[in-house]
Amino acid sequence: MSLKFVLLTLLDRKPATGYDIVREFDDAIGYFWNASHQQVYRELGSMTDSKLLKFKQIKQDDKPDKKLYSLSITGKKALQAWLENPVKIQKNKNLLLVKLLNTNSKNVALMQEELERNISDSDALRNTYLELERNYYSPQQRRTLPAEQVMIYAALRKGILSIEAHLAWLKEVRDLLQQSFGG
Amino acid sequence: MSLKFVLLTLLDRKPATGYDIVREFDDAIGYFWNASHQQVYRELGSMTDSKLLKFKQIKQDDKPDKKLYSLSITGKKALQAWLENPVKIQKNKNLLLVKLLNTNSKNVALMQEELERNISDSDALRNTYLELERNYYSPQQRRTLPAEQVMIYAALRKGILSIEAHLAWLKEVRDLLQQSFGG
DNA sequence: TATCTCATGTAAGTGGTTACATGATTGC
DNA sequence: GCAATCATGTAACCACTTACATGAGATA
Repeated sequence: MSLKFVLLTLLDRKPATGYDIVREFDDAIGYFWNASHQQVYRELGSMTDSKLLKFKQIKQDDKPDKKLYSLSITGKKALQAWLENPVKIQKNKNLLLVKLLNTNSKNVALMQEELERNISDSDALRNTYLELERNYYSPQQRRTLPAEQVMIYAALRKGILSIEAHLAWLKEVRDLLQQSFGG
Repeated sequence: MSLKFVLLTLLDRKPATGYDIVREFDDAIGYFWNASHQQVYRELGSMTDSKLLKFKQIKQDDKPDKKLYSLSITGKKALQAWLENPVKIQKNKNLLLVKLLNTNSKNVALMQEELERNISDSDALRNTYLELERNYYSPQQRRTLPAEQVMIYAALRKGILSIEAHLAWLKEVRDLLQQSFGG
């Protein structure tokens, strides 16, 4: 149900092929949404069946044919209707926390390892995001950012703030473990 | 796949009925996991079929019969094996951001409304969490917290840090909108 | 000769939501 | 009399993942 609106949003901004969209998931917007190519192609198919999308078959000499999708009138209306509806707050399920709930005096070491791994992974991701920000959204670049790009920057900021909060939490948990079970 | 390990974790801590678990999702651990009663009962059934769980049928005079579930030996092994495997970093999909990507000069007002609604909802949730922390995890209470309760507190901290990061982001977005589209 | 990019799909299985369904007891 | 609590489930549908599958051209 959600992917449908993601695709409507992306295709409303710019017509694209399934392949293009998958690539966007892999890089540009991957830090707040992603979907496998299988899911994307299937969804594009079913949205076309239900008249939300149309496509042009484009022949290419050097590369395989492709289908360039865009919104139909029905699709535009569906998107507009969705925009006018409030979104619900989402709960994020946290498997790491489930794992940590199993902590006891016998397996603390295991949990501490897991925590350290998560801390360094998260830190690496944080650095990746911060580098993107430095490279593409310096204060100067931001001043001349076209309006339709602003929310792409907002997406990156969401990634940064989330990962930093996560990292801070991981470190708190490390301290809690230390205090309760010793190190 | 995830719910399975949540149930193993909860039932390893303490045998319970489907009903008990649903109630836990509604209150105690609802800020980091939840599942509908339908899902819980179905999963308990299929985990019993695959020998991860066993149950005792308990007759009650005043109330309906109930099934008290607990881990089988196989279940304990499955949980242990899972604990020894690293968890993957999870991406959180963000529908609000998808919506905001649709911002243009014609619908800024709509988006600003949505943002304000999210800000006040998030702020309310934040206050709920902070009150829980004040009531159940004051510094004194925390000093005498039994080890098996520590991660329950960690769960609450995760809720607090996440909602605060989200709130900070919402306010950043409000400013970005203001700067790019005027208010 | 092997891997990468472009480009599209099917099939099977698992995970999750929404709607429908029952029935006794307790409290207002 | 009505709603809430206790207690369990089925059925249909939608969302998502993993594995399987093809095939041409470009690059190393």
